[in-house]
Amino acid sequence: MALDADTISRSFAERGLRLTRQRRAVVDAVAEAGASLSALQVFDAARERCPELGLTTVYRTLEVLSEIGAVRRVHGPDHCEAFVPAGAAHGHTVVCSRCGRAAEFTQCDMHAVVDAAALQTGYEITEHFLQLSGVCAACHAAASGAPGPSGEIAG
Amino acid sequence: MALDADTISRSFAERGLRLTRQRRAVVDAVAEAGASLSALQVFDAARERCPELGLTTVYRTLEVLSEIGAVRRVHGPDHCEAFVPAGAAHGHTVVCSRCGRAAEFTQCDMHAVVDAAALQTGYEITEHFLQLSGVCAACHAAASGAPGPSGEIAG
DNA sequence: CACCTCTTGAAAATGGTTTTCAGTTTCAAC
DNA sequence: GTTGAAACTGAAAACCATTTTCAAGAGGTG
Repeated sequence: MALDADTISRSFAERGLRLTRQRRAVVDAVAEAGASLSALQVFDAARERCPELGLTTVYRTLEVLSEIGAVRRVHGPDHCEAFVPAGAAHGHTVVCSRCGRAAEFTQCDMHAVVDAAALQTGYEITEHFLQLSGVCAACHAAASGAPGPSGEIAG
Repeated sequence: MALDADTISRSFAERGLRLTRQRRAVVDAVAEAGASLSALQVFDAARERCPELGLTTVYRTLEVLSEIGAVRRVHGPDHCEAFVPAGAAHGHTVVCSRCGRAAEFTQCDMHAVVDAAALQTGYEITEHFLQLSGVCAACHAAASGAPGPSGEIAG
């Protein structure tokens, strides 16, 4: 589900929803940011396009966008609930720990890992939630040689 | 980091902290539950051992336990912030979607996945956060044939 | 125009988490 | 056993992101 106006508009219409100016501002803000944004950050960004926008609407719109798969909620060990634009129907998100920019990663072959987990724990694995973080190419280039982010390979 | 009294006691001492009756109640509650518990559930369980325990202390203790790696925070696409006992230094958690019981899964070989992600996105992957959920053996046996949980393979 | 539904933002409510604070416990030094 | 410093405590208040409520507004359709 891409974040272009046509696709979104159609998805909204299918649900009997309108793509209003306010909602459009939210969609555009998320799409343009690329990075993961908290609801409040979305609010700020969207307000530049639509100053009279209310926070309530942001939450409501993000909820809808999340349902139709246009944005994805991301979590990490420390923080919760940020939003990123979602490109593919199934995929995971890699968030840059420096700039927050998110990339999609669709070649997700977790079978080996899931199988190993099932074998070791005896659970029937039905869901996996994978969240990667790292340093994007731009930040890597900009800061090559500089001390890295706080993170290390966890797991 | 296991949740036995000795290990915990030592870890606390290293930080100039005492393993008080209240903290002990929290540790025991988490250890005995096995399942993932919210802060409030920990509070309830720990209160059975130490009725005068306050919620404040639960939060403070969980924070410390999390820092020393004795408990792990678990998240999922929908819910946030539950706690499970952490067994191995590095590992992931599989949470049963029926009973909430958590199992540790230490054979985590994410290299293939991480490499693929790095290749596709251009990011240098430094952290991964993997959360599995499924149905534990006991629930599977108890409910075999019954309709499954809401989840499907996500991703 | 009239109607009906979707939409909106402000304000209030909610609810989990954190902070504050004053009193208590612990422990080492004396 | 006294003393003093530091850790610890729970209750209450503060916090703050999110959700709900509500009355008003906008947009199509007949």
